Amino acid sequence: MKDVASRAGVGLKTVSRVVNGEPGVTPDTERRVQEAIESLGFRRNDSARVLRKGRTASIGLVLEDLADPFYGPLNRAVEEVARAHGALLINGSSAEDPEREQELVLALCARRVDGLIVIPAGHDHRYLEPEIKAGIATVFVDRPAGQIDADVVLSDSFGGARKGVAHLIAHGHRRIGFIGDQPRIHTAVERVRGYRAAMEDAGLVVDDSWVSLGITAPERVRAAAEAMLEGPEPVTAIFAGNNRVTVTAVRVLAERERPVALVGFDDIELADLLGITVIAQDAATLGRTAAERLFRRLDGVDDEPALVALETVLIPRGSGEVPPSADR
Amino acid sequence: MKDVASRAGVGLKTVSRVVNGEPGVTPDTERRVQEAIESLGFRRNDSARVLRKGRTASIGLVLEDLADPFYGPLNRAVEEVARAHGALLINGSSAEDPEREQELVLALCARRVDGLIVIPAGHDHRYLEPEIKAGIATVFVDRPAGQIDADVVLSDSFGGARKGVAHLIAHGHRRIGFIGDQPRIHTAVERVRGYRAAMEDAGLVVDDSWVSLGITAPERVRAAAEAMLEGPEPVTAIFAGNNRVTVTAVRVLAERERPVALVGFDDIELADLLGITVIAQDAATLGRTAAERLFRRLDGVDDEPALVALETVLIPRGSGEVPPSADR
DNA sequence: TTGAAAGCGCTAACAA
DNA sequence: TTGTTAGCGCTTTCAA
Repeated sequence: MKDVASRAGVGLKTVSRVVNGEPGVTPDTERRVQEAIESLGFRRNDSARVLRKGRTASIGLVLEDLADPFYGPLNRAVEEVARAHGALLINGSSAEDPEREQELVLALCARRVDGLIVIPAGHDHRYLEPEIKAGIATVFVDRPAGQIDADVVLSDSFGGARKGVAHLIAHGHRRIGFIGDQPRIHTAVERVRGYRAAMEDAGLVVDDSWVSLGITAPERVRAAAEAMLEGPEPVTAIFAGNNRVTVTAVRVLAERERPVALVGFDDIELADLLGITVIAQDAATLGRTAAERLFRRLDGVDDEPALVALETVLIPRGSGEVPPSADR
Repeated sequence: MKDVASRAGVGLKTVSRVVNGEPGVTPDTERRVQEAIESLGFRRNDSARVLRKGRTASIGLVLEDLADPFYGPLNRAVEEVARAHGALLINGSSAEDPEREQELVLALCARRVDGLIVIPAGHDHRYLEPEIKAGIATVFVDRPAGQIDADVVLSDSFGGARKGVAHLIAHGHRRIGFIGDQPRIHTAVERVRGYRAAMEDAGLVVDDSWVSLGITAPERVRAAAEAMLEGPEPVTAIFAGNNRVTVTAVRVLAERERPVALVGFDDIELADLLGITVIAQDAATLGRTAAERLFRRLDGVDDEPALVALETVLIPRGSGEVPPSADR
């Protein structure tokens, strides 16, 4: 910028004005500056600008796994809102590891992102308190924050699961299995809770062998599904706790002769063709809502942190409407 | 940092040393500084650090659409490599718009990212020349750079499509349709080329009505598919140019009585259950390779820009092995 | 081992 | 309309 100034024979501030489109520069001077900029190939260094202005015009998004198709639309929605506010998006995966989450979040704070959207892996976010106090707006998505008071945007997992299981019950099922994610994950717990509530609503007693929580790796889910489909009292329907589980469950059920009903949490691409009944949550709206909340805070709105729970939708496509198999 | 220094009763530089784990500080002094850091809740401001050091420890990734499941694994792979090198990832979607691509890329350059990975939307990247000269390493992925000499990592679209179409021909098809993305997209062109090559290899003449290029919105793809399935000489097989096309093609074919063979470029989740034969490219390897190349350059390796083309794999699952329907 | 001073590239505040 | 000066928070250089 200094070079541009001397080349154009003007002061530093004049160049700054031109670069930032500020008023108070004669067209003639502006032209000279522009020429100098062109010929020197000058581009403003935003790092310096950031240092001076205090705002980085960037926000951080920490999610579980950038490769998980569920988070794609969420990610994109956040990006669009950020873009509309002139901000860039820095993002990373926690890989469901609380330590990695914290490491990433603190790295983003050190970069002085203006705001943070976090899909929490851990349950204790007190480490964020000083950062929030220092002005980094933070919104949690998909799962609540741990031990701190902050904005949260999520889907109604409890209600969704309850609705899905009730649907299976309405179609005659009495022995229904639940396969979900690890119990340290909030949504997993909420969904089992919804499952149990629906069973209880119908006066059904849940057998422990019908419930399986754990990592969503295909092998684990497969083993869990097969276990509850064997034995003297096999389940006639399965409720899959998330998209990863559903995918594997569909594979397992496809190999079997006896028809087993299935309802999955989260919609999946091509689920319509496979006739998979799902409880769909709107990941894009989740992301958009969170990002909008974040920018509202950045614009100075300072109301109490709130929890927003979005409704889920039951989409019947066949697999959830299969009656209990007669044999056995 | 200044505050920490005065609180600990030491000089600025000593604090800097402690924060960065540099040697030359007595354990006692270090402890005092640490205490001051704790009690003040100090966190280094990386913006200032960046300004001074010249490196931002961040790279930019510009892709087409963060929500497209094809790019998820690519994105994640790039992130992992970046993480291994201590860098953060800033990313954004070009939405297949060359202007938006440029805007985004230049914004990233203004932030002085150390390097850039770009899935190009446009065909002219000369605007990047000054940036590259200024030291921002750049690698293009999935499609080649336009008008400039740069590293490129992509899949062998031509070979993949040729292989897929040859597979259909080997199963007896003679009238094969091709539905692909817009002709301004490099991979789309390469894949038609592969299609034509395979047809020519087999001595088959392509009817113009069998080839359809355009946006991959479901309505457009549906119309194209239906058009080539009607008429006096309908196709007996379709080669789908990418994952978006495949998804819609599968839906269209599912509604029809007459069996039509299908091979799609790109693998899709659940394609195995639907029995969709695909030409799979490895998006994660694409991303990893590109990122590794990028960091190699950042480490000072300065060999000639090269083009890396990864092989694709044909995965037969049924839809591509359907013989031509006898009727008509 | 420690620290003072200079400066990274920019913008805010104030002068001219 | 234009320019000068100070300083954002850190690291580098060099001296103590």
